[in-house]
Amino acid sequence: MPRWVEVVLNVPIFQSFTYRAEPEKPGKDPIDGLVGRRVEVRFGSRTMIAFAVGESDELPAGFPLAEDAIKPILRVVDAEPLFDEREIALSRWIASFYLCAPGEALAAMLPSGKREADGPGIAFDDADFSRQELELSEEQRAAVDGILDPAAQTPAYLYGLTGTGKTEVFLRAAEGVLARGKGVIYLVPEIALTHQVVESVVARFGNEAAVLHSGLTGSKRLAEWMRIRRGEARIVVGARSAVFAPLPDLGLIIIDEEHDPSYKSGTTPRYHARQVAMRRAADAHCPLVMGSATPSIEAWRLMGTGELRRFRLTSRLAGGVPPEIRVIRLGADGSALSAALVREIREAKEAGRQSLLFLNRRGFTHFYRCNTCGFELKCRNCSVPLTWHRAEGAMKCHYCGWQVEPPRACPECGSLDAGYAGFGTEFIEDEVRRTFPGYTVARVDADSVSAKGELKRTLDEFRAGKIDILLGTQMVAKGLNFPGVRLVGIALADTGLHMPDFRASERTFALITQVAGRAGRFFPDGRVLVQTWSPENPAIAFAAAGDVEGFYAQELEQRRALGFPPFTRLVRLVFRSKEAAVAEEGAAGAAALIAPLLPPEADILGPAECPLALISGNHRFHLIVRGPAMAPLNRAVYQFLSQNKPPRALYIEADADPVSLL
DNA sequence: AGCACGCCGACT
DNA sequence: GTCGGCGTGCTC
Repeated sequence: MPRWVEVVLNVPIFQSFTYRAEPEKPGKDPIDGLVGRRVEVRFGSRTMIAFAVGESDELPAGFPLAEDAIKPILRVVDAEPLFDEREIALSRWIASFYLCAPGEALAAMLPSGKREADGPGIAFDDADFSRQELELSEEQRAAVDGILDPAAQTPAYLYGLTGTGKTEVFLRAAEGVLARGKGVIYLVPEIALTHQVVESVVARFGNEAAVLHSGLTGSKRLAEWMRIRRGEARIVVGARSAVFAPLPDLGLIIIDEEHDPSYKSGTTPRYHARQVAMRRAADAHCPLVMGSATPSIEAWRLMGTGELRRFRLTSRLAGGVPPEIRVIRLGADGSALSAALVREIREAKEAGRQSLLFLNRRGFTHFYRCNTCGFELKCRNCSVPLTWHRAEGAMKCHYCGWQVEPPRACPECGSLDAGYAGFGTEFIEDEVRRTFPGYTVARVDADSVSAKGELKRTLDEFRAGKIDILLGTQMVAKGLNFPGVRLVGIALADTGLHMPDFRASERTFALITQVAGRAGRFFPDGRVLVQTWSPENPAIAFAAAGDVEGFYAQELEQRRALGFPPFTRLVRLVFRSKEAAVAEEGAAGAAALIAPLLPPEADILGPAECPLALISGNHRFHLIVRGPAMAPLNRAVYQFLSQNKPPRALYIEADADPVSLL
């Protein structure tokens, strides 16, 4: 009698498939115990690796195929299972919550799968970072006890500015859990800061620690995975996907820098590590602790309602006070450097110290604009503003790479008062060099990161004091521990504010607060200077005043008024097509089909053109499905997605709890 | 997602 | 005449 094996594949098909497990040798029993292992199968016209998720002697009632139409398993790939039943159940939950196919969810849990696009990694060595076990403060001790409190029903949140000792609390809690023989997952954001924490964990726990790098090769990662699975490594440090680490007896999950957007996956399945962590912790009945100086607004709200237990850390261990943040209103003269900033950089240099200047993200900053009629030069394929790239002498699209020479005069009104306005890394670099002849100036951003050795050399030189002014994007912000720095400047705090994204304010506030907090930690006499066109903007004003609670109070009020998270949950559906009408009609049709599946409290925003209405020649429209609770929303959308195949030439992408609405 | 099958334009 | 464009339909 054959044995039927239920299998899922890493393809966007919302169903499983059934294969035949034949005996290894004729006459012997069919292979058993395949669940959780990978198998090779013939799927359509190609040979693929699939995940076995179930097996039985009987086909399910109503199975659509005759037995002899069922193809055989060609080969069993793994000697032992990669997943247990609990992990397979987690993958099913991810598929239903994040609206993807079951095989896509399972593939995302396995580190050897196609690796996710990673930001540039920077290795910050960290001479100043303490590896000693420190005496805990009263607050820290209370936090450790609270995190591990066996009676607690809800996750803990460690809220405190940089330098108040969160890492030590996390490590102590981890020690407690390891001592009881259980395992720990320690999540860190994708970049920079990772290094410090990784080093302290490895220093403290040695062989018991496993690090899930983005740099590891597929087979190396799989080897680490099996080491964790066998219980040889009981504390796992890593970015987002480490939340799936297969610890046999999970005792604690730690999420450092909880607010960091890199915890949300940008590719299918678009899971949020925080959400998955909450699910795993609840399944395993184990504690979960998150921490940040600038909690996500979702987390802040849950602390308010008591669904997260807040532990505050207030005393700065290294002494010192948070630095004063000076806000400078940029004038209309178009200069990127205010007089105040120039003065501060001079004074730092005269005191034998260094300056660090931040530019926010690339793009949206140095675009082509006509100062007479307001015309903006945008990509002909994508609707994003083109970005000035000095190296190529061209205006370039950040999405599709299309480029064009900047017109001398405004193409719209002919005015000569037009050109790349705003400022980006290269523009600032020019102005800084002109303003400070004789100073050593270096730049670190995504463009210069391609040469990894050069990046490390630049940072080493900066640390050694050989560079007076370092220009960088926020990827340097987290490793902000250069001893010689006195001035930290944010060149243009508004950059992110005018993006069509309801989280823009929250992000800007977090950036300024994080930069200032770190500056204060490492340089007690440091200066923080924020340049902006709109100092009265709440995100900037509250950050400058150091008024964290004030900011959250007003931001929550905004969100409540607009019906946005955390007061509602969202599912975003993006419809893309070469034809704008196909995308728009697809969205409208979907809205009509989804609406009746929703409870009365829920609604659908749109169809509307996405803020990035055109990407690589595809027109994009979206729907925002909104309601007070997530379950009815993704149930309705899942039903829609699995029962309606999109018409030809139309592609649909779903995103539950979207972090960006561009 | 792939990949094959299928039905219409410009090439040796 | 056929090589090949990518629309559409299926995968146990």
